[in-house]
Amino acid sequence: MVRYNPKEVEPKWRAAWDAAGVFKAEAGGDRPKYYMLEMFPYPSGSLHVGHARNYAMGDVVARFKRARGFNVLHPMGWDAFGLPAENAAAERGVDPAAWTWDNIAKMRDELKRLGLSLDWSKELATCDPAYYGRQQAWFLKLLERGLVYRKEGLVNWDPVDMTVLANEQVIDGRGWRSGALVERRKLTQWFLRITQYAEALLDGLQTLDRWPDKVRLMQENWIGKSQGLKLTFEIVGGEPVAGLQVYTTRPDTLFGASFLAVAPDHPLAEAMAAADPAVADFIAQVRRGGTSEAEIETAEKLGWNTGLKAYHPFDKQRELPIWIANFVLMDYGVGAIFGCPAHDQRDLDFARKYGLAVLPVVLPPGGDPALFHVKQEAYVGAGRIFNSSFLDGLEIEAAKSAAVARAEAEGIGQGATVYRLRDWGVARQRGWGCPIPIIHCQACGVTPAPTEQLPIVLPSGLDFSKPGNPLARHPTWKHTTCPTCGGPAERETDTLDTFVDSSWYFARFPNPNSEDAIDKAAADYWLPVDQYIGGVEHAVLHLLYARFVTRALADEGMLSVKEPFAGLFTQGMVTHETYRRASGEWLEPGAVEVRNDGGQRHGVAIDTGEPILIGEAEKMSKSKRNVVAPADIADVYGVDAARLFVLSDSPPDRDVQWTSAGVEGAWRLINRIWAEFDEPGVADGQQEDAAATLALRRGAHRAAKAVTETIEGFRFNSAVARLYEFVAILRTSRTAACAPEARAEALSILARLVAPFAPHLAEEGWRRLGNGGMVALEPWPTWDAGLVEDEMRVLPVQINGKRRGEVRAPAGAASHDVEALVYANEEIATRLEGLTVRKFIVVTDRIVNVVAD
RNA sequence: GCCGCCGUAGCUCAGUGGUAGAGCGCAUCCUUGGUAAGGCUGAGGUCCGGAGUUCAAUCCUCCGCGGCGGCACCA
Repeated sequence: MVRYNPKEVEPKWRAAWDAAGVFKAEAGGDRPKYYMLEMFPYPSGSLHVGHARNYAMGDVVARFKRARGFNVLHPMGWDAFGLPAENAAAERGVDPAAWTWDNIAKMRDELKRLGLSLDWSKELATCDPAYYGRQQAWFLKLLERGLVYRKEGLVNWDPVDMTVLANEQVIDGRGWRSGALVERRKLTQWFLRITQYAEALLDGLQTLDRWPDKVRLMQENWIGKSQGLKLTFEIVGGEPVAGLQVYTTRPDTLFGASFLAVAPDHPLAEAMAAADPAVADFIAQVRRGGTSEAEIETAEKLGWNTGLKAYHPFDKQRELPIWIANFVLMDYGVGAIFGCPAHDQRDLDFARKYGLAVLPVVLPPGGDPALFHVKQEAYVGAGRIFNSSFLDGLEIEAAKSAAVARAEAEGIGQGATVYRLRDWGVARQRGWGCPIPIIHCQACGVTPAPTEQLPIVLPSGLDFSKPGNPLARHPTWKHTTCPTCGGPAERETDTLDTFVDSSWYFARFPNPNSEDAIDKAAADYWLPVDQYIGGVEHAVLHLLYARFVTRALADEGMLSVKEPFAGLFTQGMVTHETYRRASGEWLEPGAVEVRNDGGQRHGVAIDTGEPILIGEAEKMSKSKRNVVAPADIADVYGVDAARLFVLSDSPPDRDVQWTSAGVEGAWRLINRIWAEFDEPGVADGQQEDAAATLALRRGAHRAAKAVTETIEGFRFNSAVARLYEFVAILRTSRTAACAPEARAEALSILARLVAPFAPHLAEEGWRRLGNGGMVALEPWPTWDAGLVEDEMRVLPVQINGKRRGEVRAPAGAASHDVEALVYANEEIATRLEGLTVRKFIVVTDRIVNVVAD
């Protein structure tokens, strides 16, 4: 008996894989390609078991596919720009580049320790000028094509940090870092014209049949396509403009209109504000309103009656007042609406507040036109149009078409498709990001940086100690000459959103050293990514941006695929209990001893012995100190145990709760597996037992089939459960007199089935069995269908739906044969005495039900 | 408010239109030369509640209850 010692075994095999270059990917050859990718990490400097779970899943698939004969690309890189480095710089005065590269080195070591089958020769980091310089190159190409533009828009501005914040960085109306009240400020910003691809991105979802429905649905909702009518209302008196255009998805309710409303930042509102301080005050008041979701939700409807009126387009006798309203959004549709209070809740709330008319025009089925009134709830259901001139009597859909057709015929409007999706604001006032390759010249204006100047590299020695953009206040960096006129000019000091960095890295991986941003030949071979794995938190932003950039680059001729990720899997989080002292101080798991007294768990602080409150399992976070690092586990049990556990306890798309007991369970499994490899012998001096041999072979072949199918179905937890069963069978077989060949065959299958999950253990076991080479290079086991299927079946027998016994029947036995067996069964026959059999149901190979009374 | 997911043993969670499961925990016993342990055996369930479909429902359908997540004034 040799004890399994992961501390020696694991490093040894990692070195062996490395030396043999087992995981190095080369484009080409006869094997089909398989591109396995996990979302690359931010190099925070420390790996936690959540990372380990993500990468372990990808590694199972990568190793499995390799064994199944695929040419596998499985690369790793670093999403290395972003705020944490700036925070470190601000707090500790370190250089963000040095800090980041140092973290990368640490995390690379930790990742390598997980025994992942990665091709490290493909490594890249987004903060490397070799990477972001190429990003600048394609950014300029998109600029030429009109996909990049500048526009003035309202943004979330943090007055303390002096930067633009993304919506998700605004919490309860305050900057997430500074805590300052966020202002809505007008700024000129860089945008990527993702809306040009709205339809393509929506259509493309149809082709992504290996994506979770949930993610496709979220993207569909995010793109938010709607069909409607853009319609121009003629303004009474023709001042200050002749007409006002609105957008509606309910042209059928036009005759129910009782007012028009424009957004506070609509040009009409702004024009009036310029002329009237009271209007300006109103707009300022509305803008001050909070930006948090809760505030928006509860915000009261506010309006300003401009005094202007417009003619109803289909009834010139009617004049509708024009309001400025806080609930109308400038960046959706055309920033102006008509209000139909009877059939829209927002319009109704507004109308009730300001005493505007409520005119019902949709009659619910069975409703009486004379009696139907709308009170506090708008009617948005189906029905027939009434009170509506030429639309009367039509169903809603027919009325929409009729109204659009009439508006088009009269030349006052046209059918329109509108998307909720907004263009992507990509400029950030940050110093640790990809510089936007633009030069501002007093004389020539906004000029692209010449390609030969790329990469435009970040300077060293930036000052992060003060809020605001360190690039903008760097003494020399921004000063340059205009490429057009040669005069003095300034570089753009905004940097790109880090989502830009991560929107094309998968296309760079096939050849990360290419002179071009993308090595077309290599990308054409490897793309699309066959299986992408990452957190569901990226369901919309990252995945939508990546899809957009892929299409934009494809239209540029740089790529051939339209969709970057053919298969997507979103994995759940790893959670952990939280521990805190009575004082409220959080404690890390290592500082607490959890005791178990008669099933009652309670925690004790190791340092003081005081009782500790055990809290619910939550997402691992630094603030609650419930983070577990794979390194801690590796020191005690080895990384294979950690890998097995994070894969075993819960389906991959669900959260898994990390517990020390669970890891110990995985560690025991490892030892049980090792015990099988270590004692392959058969009980001596016994006669070979044919039945036991068959049972062992069946178990092995069934395990091979089941593990294969569960990996393919992304049910890694079930796959591990099948390994548990298989090991139990092997254990039984040790004391039975199985044929030595059967035992050897079973152990060979075991090593190969274990390899994707616990690769180090599998290699050591493979060697212990007397094999040469590496299990990482072995083909996946196959199985004999004849051994997987049992020729005899146990059929439960029910009487009136309750299980009353069972019979053994040959597989596929016919109904009448089974019936005979059932009546021949003494126990069942007794129960049927005195009953009249009404029905006899046989489900072949599954069950029998006798209906009797 | 809209959309989605979840509810099964003490805990964490699998699973299936047809015999209710695993790990951990708990109990009993064995081993003490696999010992920073190992093994045998066992107890433990209203499969959230109600109705429906079915020969048969934990599973399918509908209505509730509870928890979680996403979106949210998108005209």
